[in-house]
Amino acid sequence: MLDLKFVQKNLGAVTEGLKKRCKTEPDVAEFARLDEARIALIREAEALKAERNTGSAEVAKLKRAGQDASELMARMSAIGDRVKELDAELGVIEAQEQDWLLKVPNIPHESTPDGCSEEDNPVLRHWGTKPELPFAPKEHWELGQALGGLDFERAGKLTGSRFCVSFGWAAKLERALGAFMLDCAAENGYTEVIPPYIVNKASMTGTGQLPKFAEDLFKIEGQDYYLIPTAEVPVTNLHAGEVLEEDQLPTAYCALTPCFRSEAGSYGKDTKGLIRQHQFHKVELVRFSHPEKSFEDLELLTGHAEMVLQRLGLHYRVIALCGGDLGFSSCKTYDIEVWLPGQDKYREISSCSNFLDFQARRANIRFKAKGAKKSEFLHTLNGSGLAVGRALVAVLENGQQADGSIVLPQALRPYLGGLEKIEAK
RNA sequence: GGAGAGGUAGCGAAGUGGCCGUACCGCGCCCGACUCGAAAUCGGGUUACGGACUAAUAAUCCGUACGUGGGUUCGAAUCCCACCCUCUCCGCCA
Repeated sequence: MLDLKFVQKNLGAVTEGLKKRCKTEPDVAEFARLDEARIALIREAEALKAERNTGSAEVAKLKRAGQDASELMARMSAIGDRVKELDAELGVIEAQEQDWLLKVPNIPHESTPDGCSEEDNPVLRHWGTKPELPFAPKEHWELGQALGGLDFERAGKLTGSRFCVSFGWAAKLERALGAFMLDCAAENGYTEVIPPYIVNKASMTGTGQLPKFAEDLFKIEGQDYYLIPTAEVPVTNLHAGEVLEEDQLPTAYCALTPCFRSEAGSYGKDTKGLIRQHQFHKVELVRFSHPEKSFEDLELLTGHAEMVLQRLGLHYRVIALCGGDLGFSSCKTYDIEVWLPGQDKYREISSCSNFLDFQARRANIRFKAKGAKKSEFLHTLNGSGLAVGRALVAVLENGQQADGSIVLPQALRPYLGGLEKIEAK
């Protein structure tokens, strides 16, 4: 959420800044109208409340002195009625203004490139080289099904489309990937947490999924509970409403959780395989940073995500998201895309973002600088480190051999009892 | 699910219609005194948000907040209603 005071004083700059997103711009005139109305109501109501407070004190005095206060009480009662009306009006206006603020995205950072679609995302760097396979590479679902590890049909029977059952080596490989990624994160100073996979509306609002993107979430029927679409939600909200000490920054957490996404609006996209599922595992890295250090921290965080792919020996590239492709809460995002020979494409496997104080303001996460009188909002960042399901896809497609077997990355073998290769039985 | 107890400042905890959010008391923290320095001791200070006035996120004045949301009242931490959370016991359960 943008700072109300900032929006108040910089309507033009807000409009200008949001143009970079190439989306419908928010109606700042509407905001100005609501804000003026709100302040006018506050002034009127507060003047009356002050009058009522002194009047009520007067009543107490009169009563103690044994004098009649009925006339004053009647007058105060009338003021009370008017205050009630004004407060009700104020409540409506405030809710509208709050709703306006909650639905306006973060302003892209100046270093976020211009552009309106993913075509415009500049490639910043590559790591490794595309593997040259001396045969026609297969897609991961062919490999996975042929080796008896991935079963999409049975998942369809159990639940529906966009789910998968992993058997044997596939289940083990997924577990190995998760454990490996958590160990990498620990090495980089992240504290591992296991948060709830179900959160309430306040948490979803804190990180920005609500109120605008309810249709992307699975909601528990009849309750104020939602399945998390990413560990970002529970982990960022760990410190909601708290004031951290300056020397606690940066605080860094990692979490391996299932993620649940309705994928509304992506009909027909990636309908086969593990790329786009309603449920998948992901290791998420979350950082609570000092405002002066958050851009530095974004580079650090992105490096931590890259390290995982480097150790797995998987070729990837890093791109910067342009304004039009940027997520709602982010001001700057790097995507890491891993090379998939079967698909003959780079596919997103991590997304690393700096949210500045956008989430911190929503979730009320602050820190107090040494010697400072007031606390201030800190900056939150997060990035996948990495998406486990997609990493499994990458391991399969990059490790495939002409005979359909899969050679495993060295780094993963200790997690699989030394196993070097997945072969058909 | 049933019964009971409780939610007040960073922590513990008092207050049960106006003198209590200008919140008893204790701890912690900050400043000062004492000391070569420290501990102990003594003195002072220490909630947040909003409005007005401002160059000011300074001072001052005003308003709001005692789990959350309503209600009663001239006036609510205090009385009433609903909900949430924590703890204890019972039931059920991995």
